[in-house]
Amino acid sequence: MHVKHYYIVYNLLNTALRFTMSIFHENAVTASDKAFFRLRKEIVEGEIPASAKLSETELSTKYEVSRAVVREAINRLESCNLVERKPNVGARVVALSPEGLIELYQVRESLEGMAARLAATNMSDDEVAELKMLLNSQSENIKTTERYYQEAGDLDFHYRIILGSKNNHLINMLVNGLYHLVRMYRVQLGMAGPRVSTAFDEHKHIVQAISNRDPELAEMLMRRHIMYSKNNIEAKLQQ
Amino acid sequence: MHVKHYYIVYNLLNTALRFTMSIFHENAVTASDKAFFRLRKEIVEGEIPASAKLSETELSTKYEVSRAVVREAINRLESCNLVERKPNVGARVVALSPEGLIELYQVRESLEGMAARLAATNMSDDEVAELKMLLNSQSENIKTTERYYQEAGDLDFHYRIILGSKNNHLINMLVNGLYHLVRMYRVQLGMAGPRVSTAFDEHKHIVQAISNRDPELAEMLMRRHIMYSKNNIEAKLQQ
DNA sequence: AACGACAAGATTGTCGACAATATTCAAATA
DNA sequence: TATTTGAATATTGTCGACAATCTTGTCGTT
Repeated sequence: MHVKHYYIVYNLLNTALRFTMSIFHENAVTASDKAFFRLRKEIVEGEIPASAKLSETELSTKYEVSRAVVREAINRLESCNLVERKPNVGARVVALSPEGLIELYQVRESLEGMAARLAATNMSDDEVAELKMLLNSQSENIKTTERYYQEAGDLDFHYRIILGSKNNHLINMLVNGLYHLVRMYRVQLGMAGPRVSTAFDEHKHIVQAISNRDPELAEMLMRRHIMYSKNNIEAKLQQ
Repeated sequence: MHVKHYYIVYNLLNTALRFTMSIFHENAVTASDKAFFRLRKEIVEGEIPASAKLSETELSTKYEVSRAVVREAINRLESCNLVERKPNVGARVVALSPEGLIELYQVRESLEGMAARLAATNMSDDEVAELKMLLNSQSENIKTTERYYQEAGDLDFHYRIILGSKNNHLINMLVNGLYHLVRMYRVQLGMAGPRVSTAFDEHKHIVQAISNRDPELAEMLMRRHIMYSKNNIEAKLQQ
């Protein structure tokens, strides 16, 4: 009992920021890993702009590694939907478009809805408790803290539910496949939005549904939540 | 008008078999492409058994190409969820497990449900007409033709709806990411099922919903359809 | 006999060079 | 002047060799 409680408290000490950092700072064992992480970071954060050409030789001199590791990094970026590659021509960073964003959010709605549904069944009581406490800690900081932390908190929330689904395909698709692209859109199109307080209420209701072990409701609320985000972003794009 | 009609008839001449072949026989421009397609085929059809180790040197001698192209092929297989790779250790063909199959079908339910929803909005009238005619041609052959064609027909049906969603993320995830794994399970676990006639009725209802431009219903019916398939398979696994 | 350290072998990771393909740009032709 | 041909250049694709890491099996110690 003591141990369990300590565990929960300890986890809460991993604030949203630290947690979010850990998501993206996987441990790189090989040189291709490092190149992959670095390149991904530079693409997501816009240091290498959207639609830019990725020259293998150029990158290999810049990163001081051989072309082979750059090639492998680019290949991995391609499976993350962050770059597009044409045979005998080369690779480009993906172009960001309103249509692409819509498509991305449609897939998110589908997959994260299913994640919430599965999480309602598969999350342990401890994980649900941690999720609740995360929300509590966020509600206290919601006025004082700056926007970046709110962003991180949002990612944290979604990330935990995705992991809570316990479905490896789902987890892989979302974490490795879509979320970096989502982040790229957010960073580069300046999507931080207000919508924090309303989104926070939506988060609370989703957690409540998961806590009640109500898969149908959890899915529906998550889908709505993402749909609202999408609509919010669409509205901003048309300004 | 003439042209349009001719086009539809012509498409119908591409029977389920030919259509399905075309799905998997993409044109390979580079050597890595060929190695990738060949390796994928051998894995899906069980020539290289599940959970088998993939030795780069061994495959490079077998295919008579350099290790680099085998490496790239294996990397691509990894993003298709057909092999798993560990740094400095090597790659193995994925293991087939009942749990893995369940997870796969959960993701399919989510994504193909969304595909049906989007198809109800985004498919052209012509595409809907072709889909209807495809079903008609299948209903005539359903008793006479052998099982393989029914399998192909099923793939064909789902494939058209996926394409009809017009959502590139969705299409890519399903066609390049999940369907070969689905096929691998079907081939290797001998999932062909009867369930043809009932499944066929479900197909008809889904097409009807799409034809009525009813996204909600189309999604719900597609999800149920896949859920039934999953249940059917689960039942067989426990025999 | 069980366990751990160490060496030998095998496999993957990385590199630089060469081959094949695409792009660019200048010259020739209509 | 516009268009096409063709050579020159640059980029990607493929290869074989070497380096780094893991695996295997033997030996020695407890």
